Amino acid sequence: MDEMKNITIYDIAREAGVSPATVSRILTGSANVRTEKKERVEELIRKYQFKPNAMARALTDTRTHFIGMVVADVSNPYYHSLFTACINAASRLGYSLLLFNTLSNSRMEEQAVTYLLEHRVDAMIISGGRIDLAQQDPDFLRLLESTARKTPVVVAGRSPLDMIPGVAADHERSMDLAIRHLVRHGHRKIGFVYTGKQFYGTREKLLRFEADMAEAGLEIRKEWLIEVPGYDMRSGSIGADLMSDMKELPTAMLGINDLVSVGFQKRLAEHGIRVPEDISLLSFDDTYITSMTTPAISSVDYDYDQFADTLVRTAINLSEGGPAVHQVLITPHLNLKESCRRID
Amino acid sequence: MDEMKNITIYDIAREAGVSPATVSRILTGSANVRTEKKERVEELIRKYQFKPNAMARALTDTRTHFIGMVVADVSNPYYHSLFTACINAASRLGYSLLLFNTLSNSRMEEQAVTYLLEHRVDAMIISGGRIDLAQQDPDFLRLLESTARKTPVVVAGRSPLDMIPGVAADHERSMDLAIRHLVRHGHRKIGFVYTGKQFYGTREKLLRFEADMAEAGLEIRKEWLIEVPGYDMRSGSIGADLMSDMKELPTAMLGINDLVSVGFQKRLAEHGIRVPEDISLLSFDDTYITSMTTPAISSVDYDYDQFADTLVRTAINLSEGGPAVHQVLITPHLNLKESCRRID
DNA sequence: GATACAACTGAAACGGGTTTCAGAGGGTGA
DNA sequence: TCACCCTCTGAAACCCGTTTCAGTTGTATC
Repeated sequence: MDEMKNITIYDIAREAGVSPATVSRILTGSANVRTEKKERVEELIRKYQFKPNAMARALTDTRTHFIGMVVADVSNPYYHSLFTACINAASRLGYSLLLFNTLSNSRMEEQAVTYLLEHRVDAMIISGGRIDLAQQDPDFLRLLESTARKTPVVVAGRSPLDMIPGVAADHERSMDLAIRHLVRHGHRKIGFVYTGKQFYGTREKLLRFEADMAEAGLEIRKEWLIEVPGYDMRSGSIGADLMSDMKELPTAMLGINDLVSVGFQKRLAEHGIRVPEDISLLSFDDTYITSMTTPAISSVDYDYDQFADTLVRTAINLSEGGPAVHQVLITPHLNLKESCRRID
Repeated sequence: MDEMKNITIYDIAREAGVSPATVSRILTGSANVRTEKKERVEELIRKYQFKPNAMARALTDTRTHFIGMVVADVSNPYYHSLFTACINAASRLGYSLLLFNTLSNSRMEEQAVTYLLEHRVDAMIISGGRIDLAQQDPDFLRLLESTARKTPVVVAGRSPLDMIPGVAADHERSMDLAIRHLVRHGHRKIGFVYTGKQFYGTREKLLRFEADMAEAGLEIRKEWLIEVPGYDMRSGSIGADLMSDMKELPTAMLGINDLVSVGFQKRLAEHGIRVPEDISLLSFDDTYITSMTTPAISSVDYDYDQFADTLVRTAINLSEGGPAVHQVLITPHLNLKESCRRID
């Protein structure tokens, strides 16, 4: 079907009666070429729809203009929002993203990193999976460290190593925003559905939750601190089931992330508990799914475009030998929708 | 920070006292090498964590093991489900996906295709954007045709050209499933929120809707055929607003896709129209967002894993010179949830 | 010990670009 | 007219692997 072999600058050069070097100069614009020859060559390029082989280019350039991205779960709305924004940011800057899905599996994490190193990506962005663990896995640290020695690595999250920059959501300010909002709107009975403390983000939010509650002079009711197994909708349902048995409900609940909050709210409805009439709900991450529910869920937002832009720029800077900032925090904003109400 | 230059097979060869060819043979396993030398080389590979340069490899291999994918909108749940499944399918088969987001912009479509050709992807998958138009844009056809002459192209959707295979959802059977289900459950007053007929999928569904309704002996009420501007949630809201003014409601509505259905249902609720008590709702595409609403929306599902697998396999087959199937249709399934009820 | 093979191995070419280096041609000022 | 400089240009080297081709070495057979 397509048996014609790929044409090369040599073919163009021969037909135009110039040297391959001249064709290359025209392609890259790296030096002046007499207009007459230039036009002859450009004509041929158009005629054959010649496209220079990017692999061959990458061989000499030392830059591939690839950025690798390793993500725990591409189908999760949080990562989806993040890498979607990264694709756009990279594309604006003339880079393309090589995306890997590890499903939080260590073997796949290693495979992805190996693949990216082999492809000489200019830098890589790693998010989720073992990065998020509060207790760092030494094997993983070794992998990160040896990778970073070859290729710049940026972590989307808290960086576990001095040599690696991290760009993370500011969990503490997020919690401050959430609690302050609820307190200002009259809430004094506040609960929290969260996942296991093995996750760094959860641990940080939980500690701050306790601090903020204390500062506001509010009591924390053990019963309203609900630990669920994961970051998914099902975990939210589990939380709601526990809640339905309680004698007294809090007036407001926090959900550790949007998927949990959505599952939580949906199951609450099935138990006849209405949001926000019976209970206000405030979530974290503000992915697009929060505007799909009824009521839409108020959530703490991280401005994914800015988040991604910071990630990608940090990665590119580093790959150009620029200075490394150790940890950047993304400022959160409260995106109020319909799931919180004022208590009188 | 990382000033050590990349090591190559030449470095390894020198230190091991063998030729680069031998190192290459060990790397690829393409020929036997005396055990003693092999061990010496492998030891050095481990010591330096040597990773062969994939770009250099691709230069001789003629295969890059890249598949390009051009998508209209990566943040849309439909494309998200599709390319997520493609990433996984490609990864299982030893390929990686180069993903491009065109935002349905023709210039970006062309840029993406150019980029992919330059990178000598083994094949590319194109979905959304101008592909979906019923009235094909001749410029786009030319682009497709000249691309396909160089690199195998598979269309996720209806193929507009004989030379290009397409893998598409079977819109007609989807509509059959939907109508049959509603009719069996006693519905006789059925409406449809859909987007402009310039889109192929919409046109196909609409024609089949009319045929199916006629076959079931049901009358189509003009008022209940609601044309909205796009495939997004806002369009769904617009549809619901129109509906709220009607004297008589249908007992069931179809939504052209999940985003429209979600927006539709959400706004209906704001108008005090309940799903499924007042009106049943059935959607198309069955992306994950349909299980996030209350009630969860029943939707016609395309089994994205199978869809993606077919796409990726077709692409790879083609790139290996395999035979081309012109058009494959993906069989739909009805995924019943909570948004439809029986009418007595 | 000679012969026939099989198993290994290295030199060199190749893939498709970019870049360096040196030379050629043209223009300028003295 | 000569010296000098600037602009173009091609040959060749390079990037880093793979593959072909032509040995070389080792082993089994007679």
